[in-house]
Amino acid sequence: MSIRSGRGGGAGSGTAPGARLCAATGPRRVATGRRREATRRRLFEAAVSLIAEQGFSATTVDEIADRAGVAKGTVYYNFTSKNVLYEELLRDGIDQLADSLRQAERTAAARGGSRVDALDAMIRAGLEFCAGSPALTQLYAAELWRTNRTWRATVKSVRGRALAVVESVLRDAVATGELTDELDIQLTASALFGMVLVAALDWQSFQPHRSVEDVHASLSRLVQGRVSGGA
Amino acid sequence: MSIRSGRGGGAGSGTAPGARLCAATGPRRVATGRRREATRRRLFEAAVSLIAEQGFSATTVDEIADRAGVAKGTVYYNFTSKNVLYEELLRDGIDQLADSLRQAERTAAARGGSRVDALDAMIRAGLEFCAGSPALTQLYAAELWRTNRTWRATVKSVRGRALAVVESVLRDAVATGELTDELDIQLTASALFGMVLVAALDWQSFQPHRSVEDVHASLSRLVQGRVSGGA
DNA sequence: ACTTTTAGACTGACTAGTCAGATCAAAGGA
DNA sequence: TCCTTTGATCTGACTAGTCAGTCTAAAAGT
Repeated sequence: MSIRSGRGGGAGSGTAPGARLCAATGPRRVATGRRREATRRRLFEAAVSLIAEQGFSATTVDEIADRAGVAKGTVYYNFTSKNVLYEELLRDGIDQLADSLRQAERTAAARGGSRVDALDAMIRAGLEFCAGSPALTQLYAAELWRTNRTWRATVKSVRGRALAVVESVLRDAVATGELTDELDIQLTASALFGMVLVAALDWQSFQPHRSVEDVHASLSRLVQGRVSGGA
Repeated sequence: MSIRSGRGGGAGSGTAPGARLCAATGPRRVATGRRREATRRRLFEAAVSLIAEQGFSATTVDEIADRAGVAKGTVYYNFTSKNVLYEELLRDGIDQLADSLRQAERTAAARGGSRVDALDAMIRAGLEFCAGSPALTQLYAAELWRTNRTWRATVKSVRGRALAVVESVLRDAVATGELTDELDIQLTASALFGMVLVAALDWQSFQPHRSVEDVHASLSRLVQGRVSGGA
């Protein structure tokens, strides 16, 4: 009965545990968060898979906690809210993608290939990323163009980070004359991005028996004009 | 999680008027629903825009009724449940798209163009459709690859209907030798579909100042190998 | 006469977020 | 080696609120 009245007392010092997060990630206590880091990662994984399946609103915090094997309170200890958990998850995921795109580009460049080769390598890397993190991929497709959502800003910046990598390669290719300068960089980058995204999702969802090579070859053909290049 | 137990109880007999819907669309009473048809359309429109903005679960039936300018009871008089409303809405939308793709194909054929021209016309039609029904487009992107959802079957059949149109043109083009027979029809169709879908969404969301021609030209270039065809 | 819509009160189930207290792991002390 | 302490981390019952779907009697519409 009187339970809730308590408040002020114990709290005194460390009111909201979640708030302490900032301090914890700050200068003090760097080594401490080992256990915590593992918990956060488990929560990310659980949330990504559930949200990809059901959507954000349809996924309850209880379900996330359940799948991650922690108590509900732990979710709120590690993230200030369901929304924040989701935002951090989006950022985390796109960073991984951007990294693997950049790496593909660097590898291709190191092998002395053309920019178009680099582009092709990035398509491959994109496909592999989607195959490796199908839930995350679904989630992007579902959220990337939604209007009005709270985290629209997050999504926009996140999109920008991935597209920037593609755009820079396209720009180089145009500069060196490998690609026509009629090319609209932004539009082409997003079309390529979309092509890979959707091809990967369709591959996973509706034709999972195919190999990456298979899918990659089809997309390569499309991009390199060997479909109707003669026209 | 999925369907609310529903607890058949209360309903007892065939109380739910919405259930009569089936009869209405059946053989009997075809002319009757003029007024009703208008109400249903308004509900579709309201629901599509809200769901595109917020997602299905985050959208309440009260909001839908509000935006459509009808009473909540009317929603349940016309549709048995929120889920059913959504399913019918998906079907209705994709039918419109498939129609406009078929029409583009027919028009191109009538003008005596090649199959590749027909493909190009379909890309244009796809873009225009997306531009004309942005909410519906967003909604497809969000739902098309979601796993585990109740209406997965609906989505799958809906996707098939749109892709079939593209695939048939590709098949013809291969048969007549216009396109190489190395082409993987299914994969290419879905990649094209995705390319258009995503390009359209990106166009609307992030670069709305561009014209259809602009976007169409970029996609055409990509497909017809004028980007890196020389390689 | 018959169908369709209205308005909104109501219920029963479900959910985001909170908080006082339990548990853990690492460090020191004996 | 075996306590004891300390602060970070985790727990789960609980609060306050939301929402799908039902129900009513009466008013339009055709």
